[in-house]
Amino acid sequence: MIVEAEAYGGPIDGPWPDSAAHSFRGPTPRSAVMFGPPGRLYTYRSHGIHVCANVVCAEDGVAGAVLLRAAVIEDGAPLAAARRGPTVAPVAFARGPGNLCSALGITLQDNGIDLLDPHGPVRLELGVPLDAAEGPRVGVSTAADRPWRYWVSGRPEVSAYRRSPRAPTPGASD
DNA sequence: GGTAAGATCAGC
DNA sequence: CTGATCTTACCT
Repeated sequence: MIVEAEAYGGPIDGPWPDSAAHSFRGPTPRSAVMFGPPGRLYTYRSHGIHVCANVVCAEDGVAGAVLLRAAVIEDGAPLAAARRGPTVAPVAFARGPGNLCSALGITLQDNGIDLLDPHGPVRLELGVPLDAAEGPRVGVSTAADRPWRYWVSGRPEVSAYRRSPRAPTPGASD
């Protein structure tokens, strides 16, 4: 169950100009999936170490995606534990975008797959609407104050907020 | 062809 | 606060 996510937009001339998005400067080999049809998985390598996963949300041809930042592991906890290591508490199995992919076994190989395909290796199901809080996104050095991070209040699985050390003074305009 | 920064995380 | 670790995108 996803309990934390962040929205990312696209190029300057699109509906959601977003300098913090990989798609900001137009399609590239890495960000191509963000410009494709919705319901697909966009994965990328972060800081040379981790894998992060997004759900493409905008119509085909328009860049827009949601980064999955934290989740509750409702089933398969032993497998998640094996993937995360013996020192990690269950509440932290999928806390943070890199950890989430680690716990779920999502890799760069999964980039571009259809999350709505019932036979696919990674699938997404719509759940009940949850009451979400909103605030600035984590780790981005531009558009740092845009409140495009959403999380379920009070959930211990939600990751801690960390502003990028490279981000300008809080309150500065985009 | 070189290089700096990065949608992160864990350990000190 | 810092190091790990490597890909991407931008610069020349």
